[in-house]
Amino acid sequence: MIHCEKHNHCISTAIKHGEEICNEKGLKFTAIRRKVLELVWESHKPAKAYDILEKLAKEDGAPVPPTVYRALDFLLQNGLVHRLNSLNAFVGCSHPGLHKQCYFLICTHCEEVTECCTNQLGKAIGVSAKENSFTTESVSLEILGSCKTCSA
Amino acid sequence: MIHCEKHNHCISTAIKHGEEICNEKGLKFTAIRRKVLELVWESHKPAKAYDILEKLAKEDGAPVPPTVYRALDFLLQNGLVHRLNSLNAFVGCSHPGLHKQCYFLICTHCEEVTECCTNQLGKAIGVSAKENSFTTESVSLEILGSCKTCSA
DNA sequence: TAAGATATGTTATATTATATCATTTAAATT
DNA sequence: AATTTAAATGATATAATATAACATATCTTA
Ligand SMILES: [Zn+2]
Ligand SMILES: [Zn+2]
Ligand SMILES: [Zn+2]
Ligand SMILES: [Zn+2]
Repeated sequence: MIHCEKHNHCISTAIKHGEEICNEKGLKFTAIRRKVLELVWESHKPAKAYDILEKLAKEDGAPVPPTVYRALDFLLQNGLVHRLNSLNAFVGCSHPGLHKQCYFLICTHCEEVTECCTNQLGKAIGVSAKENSFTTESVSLEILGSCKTCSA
Repeated sequence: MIHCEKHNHCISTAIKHGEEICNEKGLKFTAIRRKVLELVWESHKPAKAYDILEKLAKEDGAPVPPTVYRALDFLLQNGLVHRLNSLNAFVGCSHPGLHKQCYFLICTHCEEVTECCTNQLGKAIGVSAKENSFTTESVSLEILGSCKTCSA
């Protein structure tokens, strides 16, 4: 379990990052994009696209899948959220712009996701790629298991 | 590009592994399971469930999705194939039974997949998990990029 | 204002995967 | 061998995830 005494703070920080990054890059942090980012950040658990869609529906008329997927793509593209391939789900990036390669500890009990970026691991991956004369473009590393709270 | 001079040999070895593993465990290497394993091994590229389904259809009447997914689940369960989460696809395991943790180099150009299992990387993951008091159950590591042939 | 680019709306459909229940086949038990 | 049980497969339906394609609106900037 992630200890965030004030999760509202997690959310507002994430939104601020969104604004900053869009400003820097001259992109538009539109209402939909903002709202989807908020919904992804509703918790530290993975958010499913169609769950986001439902929540969006409660506020904004009748959104459709492309609306959500477009927003998610935008957020992914700009490093504001990550996609968890093993779950077909999304989590907010905990430190947008500050890392190149990160990975995820996903608790299969409480479902919470911790984003990590040890340099060590990145280095090990680099070495391994080199050994295979492989040029790395992107890395997807997801570790499933029990978090501290849940395995205690 | 993977150099397998005789890919038939890859296939027959994979099938032999299937037979052996099922014998050892007292499981049935049924006709469907064998056929799906062969189809997964048709190349070193990721195989999609519905492509396998189509190929199966050309030989065996009118199979339906559950048929393929059941066979794939069985093969996954018994370490004969791996699922590539980032591609929703499957590859044959290149050394069934001989490793615990492996990862994949996936060439985005020729699509070929190389299965690796450096101990070093496994160790690095272990260290990182420990630092987070995380108990690892399974790891999904997929590296996208260019293979030797394709980046040359 | 007009032209171009970006974002969103809208409809339809593609792709991936599972639930459920019936039937068959194989194995174990009597 | 017949009976019971378990495992595998058949069959139908549907769930869950994601994208294509084209129309419209909004925002830029020339
Ligand atoms: Zn929080
Ligand atoms: Zn947990
Ligand atoms: Zn081969
Ligand atoms: Zn290649």
